[in-house]
Amino acid sequence: MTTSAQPSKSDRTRQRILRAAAKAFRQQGYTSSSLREIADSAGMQAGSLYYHFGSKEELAECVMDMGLAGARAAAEQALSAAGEDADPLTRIGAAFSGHLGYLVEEADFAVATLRMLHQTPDGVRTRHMRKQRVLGRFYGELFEAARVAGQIRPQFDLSALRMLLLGALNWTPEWYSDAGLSPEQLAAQLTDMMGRGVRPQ
Amino acid sequence: MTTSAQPSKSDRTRQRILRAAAKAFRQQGYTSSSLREIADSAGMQAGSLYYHFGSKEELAECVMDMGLAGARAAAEQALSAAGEDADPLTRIGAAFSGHLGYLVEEADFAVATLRMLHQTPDGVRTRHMRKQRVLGRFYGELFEAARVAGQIRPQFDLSALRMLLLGALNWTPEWYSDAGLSPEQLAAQLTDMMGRGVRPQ
DNA sequence: GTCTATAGGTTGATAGAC
DNA sequence: GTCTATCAACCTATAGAC
Repeated sequence: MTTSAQPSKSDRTRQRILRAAAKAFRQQGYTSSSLREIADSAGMQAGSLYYHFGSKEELAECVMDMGLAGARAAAEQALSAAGEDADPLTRIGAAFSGHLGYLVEEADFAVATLRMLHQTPDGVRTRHMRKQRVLGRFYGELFEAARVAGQIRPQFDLSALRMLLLGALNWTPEWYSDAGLSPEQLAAQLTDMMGRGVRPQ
Repeated sequence: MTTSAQPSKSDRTRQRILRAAAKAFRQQGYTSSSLREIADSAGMQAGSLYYHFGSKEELAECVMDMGLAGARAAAEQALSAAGEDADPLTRIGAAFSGHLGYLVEEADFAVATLRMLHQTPDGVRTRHMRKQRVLGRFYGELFEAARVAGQIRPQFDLSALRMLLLGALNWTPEWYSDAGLSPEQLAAQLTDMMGRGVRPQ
């Protein structure tokens, strides 16, 4: 029964390797991180990694899959917590808040995923960009719903607007530090600016 | 007379190397780009690079200096073109527009600079982050002026607001392609959202 | 200024013992 | 499952000819 609730020892070792890899990839990127270093951080020798992963490339792709899936899951969970009855802009704000929470709290996976994209081999990169489109469509539908509901003025290019805001989100790890606002507060600032603008009235 | 208007042959070769390096660094990052490849793209052998630059690290730092200086110059130039009499939010929009124009038109230098930061050796990185603060202060003063003029509601965290918007800007190279809006149109979308928000009225 | 040749080091990956 | 040992490839940087 591989569907047992108990994770095997191999499963747990695999997770330990993935965490070590995410940490290294986040700090130094894909190419600068050596398997020796990742193995050491996971408490083993470099050669032993190959029992769990076929190649460095495959290990990186697993980290990126987890980072992307985690961000998406966080956004979807926050969205459903907001409820179907909330108005579309509020729902976008909720998704942003969940998304940003993941970016900050699971920064190793989330940031490694964002930073590795342009260093990984072609196959990994193109596959990952294809997977990213699922998240893109998720947000695309939220923005479309807001536009249909009349909450977004028609002069906005919906796709550009979405990417500008996701850019603001994805860039936060570059400057965010615990000393300031919480992820929720930060997401609230972004959502408030998006909806009403910074001007008074 | 090294201050002559004529650039020497050495100067022009140097520029050719820098362009080749910026292109490679943008596409593959710092670590994945080899000096052989950069030299080849500049029409010379790897060893010959060392006549012009002391090390790979130094070459990267030059590219990053140019990318940062270019972005700053573009923002400052657009700001002064807007004039001192323009209202503060309009001035911010003008700076964004110039900044974004540089990101798109000199993408090799601008994007290489953004992407290399977390791959370069410690010395290069810390020095570059110090240089970045000049641009941070530049925008910080523009936002402060807008706040003082009452154009930004007091509930906004000025620093977070600035970084969110600069994040939206810095992320554009990840998705921008010529098929859509011009840099000016895109900056206008961002500025309009910042000022009035997306909601009608 | 640019070339060739190469030193010296690190890397991803494999093979086989345990 | 993990270790040790090692290979082949690649890298940055240097030295010396031209």
